[in-house]
Amino acid sequence: MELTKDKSRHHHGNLHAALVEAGIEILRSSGLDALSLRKCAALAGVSHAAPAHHFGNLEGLKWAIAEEAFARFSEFMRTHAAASDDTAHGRLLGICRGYLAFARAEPALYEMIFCLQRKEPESKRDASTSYGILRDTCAPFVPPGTDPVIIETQVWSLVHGFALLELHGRLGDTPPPDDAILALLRHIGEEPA
Amino acid sequence: MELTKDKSRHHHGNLHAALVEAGIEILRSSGLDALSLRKCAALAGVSHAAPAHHFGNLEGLKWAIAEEAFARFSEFMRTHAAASDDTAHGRLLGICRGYLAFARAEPALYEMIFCLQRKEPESKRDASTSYGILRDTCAPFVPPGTDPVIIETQVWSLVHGFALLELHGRLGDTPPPDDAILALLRHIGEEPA
DNA sequence: ATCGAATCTTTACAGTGTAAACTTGACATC
DNA sequence: GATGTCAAGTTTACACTGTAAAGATTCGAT
Repeated sequence: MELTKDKSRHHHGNLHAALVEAGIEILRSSGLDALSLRKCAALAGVSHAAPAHHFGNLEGLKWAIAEEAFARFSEFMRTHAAASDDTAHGRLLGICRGYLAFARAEPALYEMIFCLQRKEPESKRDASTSYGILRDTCAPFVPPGTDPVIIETQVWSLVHGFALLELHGRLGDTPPPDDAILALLRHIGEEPA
Repeated sequence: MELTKDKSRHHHGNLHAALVEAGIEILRSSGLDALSLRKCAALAGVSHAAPAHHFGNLEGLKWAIAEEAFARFSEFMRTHAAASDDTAHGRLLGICRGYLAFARAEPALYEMIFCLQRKEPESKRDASTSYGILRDTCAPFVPPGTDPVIIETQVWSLVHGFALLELHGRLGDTPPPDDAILALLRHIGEEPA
């Protein structure tokens, strides 16, 4: 069950990565509530207080896991987008389907990265590459002279809300199909406010 | 700091309600992470194990709090809706604005009730009166012969996603104004799929 | 080779959920 | 009115959590 630790040596070598890996493993197998510093430490074969030296506290570890998860999320969304029509609308639907597919494939990871409360305003929206994908894909629909953030937030809100409602069991046993919901984006960007 | 307890008497009288009240108080003052069975018990002036007899476990207490919170939420949404134009579109915008206003006015309560994971399919969508408000308001936009749930889910997803993204600090310091996001609902229900 | 700093361990403590056994009090029944 | 029953709270106990502090180990530069 241990991940990468030579018990003989005092130093681990790459504990940071091992703990993040352990965290992802726990999220997958047991969900967000089961994630704890001590379990990650145990899974990495290290004492329970070791993570504090790398991440400070639990939230620090979560943000570290989120960084890795975001990378996988971006990749996931990009590959799913490639399977759609090569038009502006096709690409838009593509990343939305990818977004929803990731939320279903990795529910705990998804909840982790998007329900983590950002304390400092920090690296604002633009920082992450996943938001870059959203921005690029939305660009063709932004009416000239208007703030691109509006369109981007409309799209993000729709898929994010749908994903979470489904994840939290608020849509019953048979939620509407993705494309029925995404149909709301049909007229996106028309009639600038 | 105690809420309603006559220390002299062994029985409390209305502990169920007192604990729910205490929970709401804690949510407001200290947020969702601070909510615990023991703090609620202390605030209600009762031993730490007392809540278990009423709610079973922490999740049980949360659902009980959620029930009360849902009632306030429905009321909040209804009054805010009354301040809008008395047209189908006006009412739709009204409840959406009310939804968002509640999320900002009671962030911890909002997160509580909507991020609680439903285990049993239970009382499906229709149960809560808040969903009834949504359904009634969406009804005029449902194309004949199509499933009303689609329109309802589109609206709900959009406002829910927007509310949570803002709550979790994902939209930076200056999120777009509500109406800019809600503009996506302009063509709702047109061109049935 | 040695010193300092980074890394990890040990120890300790307060807070949490939860189960079990116990105590109190209300209430119906005789 | 005494009695038995049962719900409502209390006490005690335990495992698990985050986190702080201090000690041990190893790496790396000098």
